[in-house]
Amino acid sequence: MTIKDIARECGVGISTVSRVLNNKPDVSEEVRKKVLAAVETNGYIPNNSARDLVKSRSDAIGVVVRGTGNLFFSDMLKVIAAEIDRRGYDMILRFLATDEDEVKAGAILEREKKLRGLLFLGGRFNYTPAEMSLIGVPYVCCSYTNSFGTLRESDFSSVSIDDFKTAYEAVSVLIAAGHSRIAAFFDACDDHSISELRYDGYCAALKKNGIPVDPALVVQTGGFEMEDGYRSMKSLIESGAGFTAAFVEADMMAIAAIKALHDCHKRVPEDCSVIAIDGLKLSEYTSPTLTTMIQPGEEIARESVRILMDMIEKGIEGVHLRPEAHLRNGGSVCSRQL
Amino acid sequence: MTIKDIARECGVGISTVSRVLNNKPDVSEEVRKKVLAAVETNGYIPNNSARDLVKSRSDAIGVVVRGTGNLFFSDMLKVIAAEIDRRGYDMILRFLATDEDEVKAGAILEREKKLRGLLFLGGRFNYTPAEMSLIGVPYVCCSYTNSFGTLRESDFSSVSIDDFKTAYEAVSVLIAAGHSRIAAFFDACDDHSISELRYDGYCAALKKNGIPVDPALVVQTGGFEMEDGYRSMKSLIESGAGFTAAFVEADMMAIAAIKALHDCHKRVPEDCSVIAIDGLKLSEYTSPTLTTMIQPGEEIARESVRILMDMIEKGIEGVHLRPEAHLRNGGSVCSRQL
DNA sequence: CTGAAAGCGCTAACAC
DNA sequence: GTGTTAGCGCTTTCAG
Repeated sequence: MTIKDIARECGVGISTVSRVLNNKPDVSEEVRKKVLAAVETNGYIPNNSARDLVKSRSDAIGVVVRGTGNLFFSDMLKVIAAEIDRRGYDMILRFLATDEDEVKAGAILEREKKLRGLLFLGGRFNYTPAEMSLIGVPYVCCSYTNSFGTLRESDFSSVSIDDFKTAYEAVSVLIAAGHSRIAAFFDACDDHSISELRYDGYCAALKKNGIPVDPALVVQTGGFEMEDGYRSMKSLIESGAGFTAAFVEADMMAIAAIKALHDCHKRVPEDCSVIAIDGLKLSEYTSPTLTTMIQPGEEIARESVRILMDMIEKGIEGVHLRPEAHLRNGGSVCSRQL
Repeated sequence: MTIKDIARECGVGISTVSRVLNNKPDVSEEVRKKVLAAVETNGYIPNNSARDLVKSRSDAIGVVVRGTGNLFFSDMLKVIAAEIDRRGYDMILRFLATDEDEVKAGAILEREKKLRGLLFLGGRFNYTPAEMSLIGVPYVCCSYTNSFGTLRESDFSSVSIDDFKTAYEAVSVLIAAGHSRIAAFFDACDDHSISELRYDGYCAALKKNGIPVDPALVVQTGGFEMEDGYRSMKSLIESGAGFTAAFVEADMMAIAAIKALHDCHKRVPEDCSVIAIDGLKLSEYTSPTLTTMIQPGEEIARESVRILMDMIEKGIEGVHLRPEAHLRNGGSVCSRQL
C-alpha cells in the first residue's frame, strides 16, 4: 500500500495525495475528504524512509541517550521533550546500550533525519576533533563534559555539574560532621571519565583538611549497578578496614551499599554515614532518605535545549554551563560522636 | 557525501562501492582496500533511509517498548537482544512514552524496516481485530495479554504471568499469615487493564477466605509512580482506616508505600506487612527486602523470542504462555500476633 | 486547484 | 570482477 495506490483509488494524482497527507493548502475540500477516507479504510501509512530520503532538511532535533535504565535521564527526557516541542521542533529519540558509540549513532541519525541539532545524554569525556567532525550540526553534551578530550570549547556546548567540585563538597559535608575515616566508592579512579573527576574531588577534600588518602578505603566498583555497590561495600566491611562514613559516587550504588551495611548489622547513619551524588527521586523513598548532592536535572535539560536552539538559530558558539548541585539533607549522615 | 562521491573518488562504479560496504564477495582485494580507505578518510556514512527503501525484506525484529523508565523492561531487554542476535536476526528498538500508541508505532516500524516480526513490551489489554490489522507480521505481547479485547487467540501470541492468579496468591500469603484487614493499592480498579485483573484477584482471595471486601481499604492510586504509592498510603493512614497488611500491585509503588509507613512511624512488617508484584532487582536492596511475587522476566523474554521465531519461520499459530510468578520471601511480611 | 516528472541515495539484477 | 541502470515511495518544482 503506497501513495500511488491511494492516488489510483481516488482517481487523483499522486501529488494531490501528498498534499493532503502533509496538510498543504490548495486542495479542494471534496478531494481532501475522499483521500482521507481512502487512507483510513486502507490503513495506509506513509513510508518514512522515502520521506526522509527526499527531504533536504527537517526541523528535528536528535536526542541520543546512552544507557537505558538510567533513571536520571528518564526524568530529564520529559523536560527535553516538552522544551523541544514548545519551540516548534520535532524530537527524534534514540536509546543506546552502554557499549554503543553515541557519536556514530548521532552521525547516522543526523544524515537519516536531516537533523538541525543533537543532544547527547551520556557519553565519553574524551572526544577528539577528528572524531566529532562526523557531526555536522550543533550539539550539546547534557550532564557530561569533555574534560579529558581535545575539543575546542567554541565547537560544542555542554551543560553539567562540576563533578570535581560536587564530590569535593559532598566529602566536605562528611568531614564537617567530624568524620575522617571516609570510605569511597567509584566505578574506577583513572578512567578519564566522570569517576576520575569525582575521585579527584574526594582526594582534594581530604587533603585540604589534612586527612591522608588511605588506599584501603578507596574501592573501585567496576560499574554503576546496584550489585557493584553492594558487593563493594560488603567486601570493604569484610576487609576489616575501619571507617565511619562513605562517599558513593552515585545514588543507585549508595542505596545498595546501605543495604550491605544493614545486612552486616551496621546502622545508617549511626554506625556509618553515607552521602552520594545524583538526587534521584527514588532515593527520597529509601529509609533513611539518602543524603545526596542533587543534580538539577530539570535545569540541565531546559538549558541544554535553549543553548542548542541558540546555536542553531543564532549561530552562537559553544557555551559551557555548570549549574550547581545542591545538598539534600536526608537522614543518612550524622555527626560523629567525638 | 554519498556513495556516488566515494565511487568517483576511487574511480570505480557505484555498485562496487555498494558491494564493499555490504561485504559482498566479487571485489578485488585491491579495490576493496581503496574504497574502505576513502570511506574512512571522508567519514562517509551510508544513508539508512535509502537502504531501507530499496530493501524488500530484512531479517529484523522490531521491539516496541512503552514506558521509558520501566525497570522491569530494561532487564528483559538485555535477554531479548541476546536471543534475537543469537538467532541471526537484527533488533530494531523503539521506545515510546506511555501516552503513545504502540500499535501505530509498530505498524510504521514494520513498513519502514520491512520487519519480519514484532515484540511489544507494554501495551493495552483491549485490542480489536480491526486495529491490529495494521500489523502485517507475527507479533508477541510480552508481559501482557489481551484479556479485555476481541482478538482471536490464534492471531497473536502472548507471554505473561496470570495477573489474576498472581494477585490472588499474594493476598493469600497475607491471609495465611493471619491478616484480614488488608489494604490494597491499584492504579485503577476498572480500567480494563492489568490493574483490574489484579484487583479481581485481590477480591477473589478475600472472598474465598470469607473476608468481605472493604471499599475503605481499596485505594486507586491513579498511576504507577512512586509519588502515587506514597501519597496513597499516606492518605489511607490519615483516613484512620485500620489495617495490618497491604497488597500493592507493583514494586515501585510498594517501596514508596513503605516509606510512607515509616514516615508515619509505623514499622514494616511489625505494624504493617507489605507484599507486591514484580520482583525488581531494586526491591532486593530496600530494607527490609520487599516480599513480592517475582515475574520471571528472563523466561518471559526468552520464550517471547522463541515463539516469535516459530511464528515467523514455521508459520505456527498464536501461542499463549503463562509462566508462574514465584514468591520472594523478603522481610516485609510477618505473621499477625493473634 | 491538480498532475507529470525529476530526483533523494541506495541495492540488485543485468550486462560486459 | 566491475559498471550501468531500474526502481524503492515520497516531496517538490513546474506546467497547465
